Order: sequence, then structure tokens, then C-alpha cells
Amino acid sequence: MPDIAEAKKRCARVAAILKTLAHPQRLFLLCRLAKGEATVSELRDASGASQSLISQHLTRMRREGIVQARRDGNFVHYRIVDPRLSALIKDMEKTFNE
Amino acid sequence: MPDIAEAKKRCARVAAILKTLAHPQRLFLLCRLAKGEATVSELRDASGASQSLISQHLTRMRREGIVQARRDGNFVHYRIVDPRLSALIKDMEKTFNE
DNA sequence: TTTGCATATTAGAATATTATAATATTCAAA
DNA sequence: TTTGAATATTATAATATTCTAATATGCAAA
Repeated sequence: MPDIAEAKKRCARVAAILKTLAHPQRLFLLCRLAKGEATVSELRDASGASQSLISQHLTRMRREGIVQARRDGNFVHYRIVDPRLSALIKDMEKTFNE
Repeated sequence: MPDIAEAKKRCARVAAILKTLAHPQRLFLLCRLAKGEATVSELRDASGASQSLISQHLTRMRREGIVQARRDGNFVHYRIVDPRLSALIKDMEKTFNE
């Protein structure tokens, strides 16, 4: 049985991830990415947010290690790094649909 | 197949819930509550945070409909309202342990 | 080697969140 | 009916987040 200090550390780690998910636009981006890679343009078109804002969100998530970028000519493709996160997001979508 | 506007609304709803979970102390409280009811005192002792802060977090979650309170003499027992949320929290604990 | 498209960065004002301290309420037992 | 324990509320300073606008960078085709 784990220690309380240990449990708190885990909560802090998970809360940090959730903080990133806990934003309507970022969650929307991640829901899209949970289905597979997408370019910044695609994500911008789908979300309707400004290019700058999308890029800022993606940069933040890149820094946090949640997504990875892959350049292909002019376009940059993003994807979710940890498959467990993709699974969690899909699961949440299912759980909270109605 | 749902509309994009519809998807955005769902993201906003889910993000609002996640925003509440996305705080180390609140997540700790919820992890404890996911196992069953607990009083404010228990939660305070377990978390080590101040009485005022615990109460503020609980009041916030009560307002949001995430938890419910039940008074029993001097003590107030809290519990998570939606079993789907309990399940999600347990699931996240499992997912992110290691 | 310039032009244009795709993406990234930066700065800053507006707003939201957090924790602490102080005070108020609610209830039970003496 | 006062006292004390358990919980709630309020105000506020400190900090963090968000968005917009402006500018910069990377790349490819002409």
C-alpha cells in the first residue's frame, strides 16, 4: 500500500497533465489528435481559433511532452506521444457523451 | 456523426470538469472520495492542507455539482455525485501509476 | 533569390486562480 | 445557554492563464 506522500506526488503529476487537458480548445485539439496525426492547418480549420493561438497551445503541449511535431515541407504534423493518453481521451469522450 | 459545434460544446463541458480535477489538492481529495464518503476532518488530515482551503475546494466542487455534502452532527460527510466520475478517477489512477 | 504560404514567437493587457488570514456559522455536550 | 469543536465564508495579495496583435522564421516554387 503506497504512502500518502507518494499519493500526493502522483496527484501532482496527474494534475499537471489534466491542467493541460482542462481547456476547451486544447481538449478539442487533443480529441482530434487522439484519432491520429494532424497538421496545424487542419487543427486550425477544425477548431476555428487563430493560427497564433493554436500554435501557442501546440507549443505548450510539445514542451510538456504531450505531443510531438514532425515537419513535412511547409506543414507540421502533430501527434500525441503517449498512447495511454490517447486512450484516456477517447475513454472520456465515451464516458461523457450524454 | 456529430457536428463540429456539438463536439466543441462537449469539449467545453468536459474541460470544465477537468479544470476542477486539475489541481493537486482537489485531485487528492477526489481520489480519496472515489473510495467512498469522507468527512472534512478526514480529508484535512489526509491532505495536510488548512481547514479553510479544504473547505473552499469542497465548496467549489459542491457548487459545480461534483460532490454532495451530508451533515451528521458536527461533521459533514462528502461524496462524489456521479459514479462515472469515480470510475474515471480510479481509471486515471490505474493508468498513470508508473 | 525573391515571393508567398505555413508555422512559431513575443509582448502585453485582461482576467482567473490560488493561498492565507480573519471571521462567521452550526451543532452538541456540559 | 454557554462553550468548544467542526465547518464555512469573506477579503485580499500574489500569481498564473488567456487572448490578441505584431513580428519572425522555415520552406518551396517561381
